[in-house]
Amino acid sequence: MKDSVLTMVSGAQSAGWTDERVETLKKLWMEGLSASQIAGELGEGVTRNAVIGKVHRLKLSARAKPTNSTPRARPAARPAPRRVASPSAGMSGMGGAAAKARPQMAASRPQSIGATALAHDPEMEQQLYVAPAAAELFIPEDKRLSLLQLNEHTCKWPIGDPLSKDFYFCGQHSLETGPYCEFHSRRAYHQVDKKRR
DNA sequence: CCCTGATTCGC
DNA sequence: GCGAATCAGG
Repeated sequence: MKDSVLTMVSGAQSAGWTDERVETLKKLWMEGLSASQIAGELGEGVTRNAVIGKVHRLKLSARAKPTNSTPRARPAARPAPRRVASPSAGMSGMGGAAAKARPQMAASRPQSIGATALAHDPEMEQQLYVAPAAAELFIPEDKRLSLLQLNEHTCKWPIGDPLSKDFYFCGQHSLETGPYCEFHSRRAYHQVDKKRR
């Protein structure tokens, strides 16, 4: 008799990779779904890291790479990423910053699908999102700021010709994470940086 | 900023 | 074997 009972008890879903899950993983991975998408499909207890890890262990990886392989620049050397150990370490006097809780994904599943748009899932097709075309931001005159009026909390996105007297800055409340307001922050970083060569 | 996969290494 | 943390690229 064999009584090999894995340590998956006590209501602890140790993300046991059952044959079934592995199959699903393989299938979705081969279909071109991203790791995070697969993770979301497998369940909430599965993260994209878990998926990627498993994929590598299974010796999977190359999927839609017929002849062209991306020369993953592998420096071979790693700066040995140390991991935080002492649980009672750190924790200095934090003013009010506090940690940003972001329980986003892993919960439901919708979430805008990233760039990976391959699989011909009928369900996904109807979820295609159409960007809200020209949703420009108009700043009323009384909200516009000159260079000297800027401070740490004003959006520093320039508008107009710097040489013109009509030049002004957005001036809306900027994010803690950057010099721009939410709107312009996305603009600044999300421009046409894709497909650059 | 968002995202992607790749890798390492403590558990 | 597993996956969080981290790295690296887009």
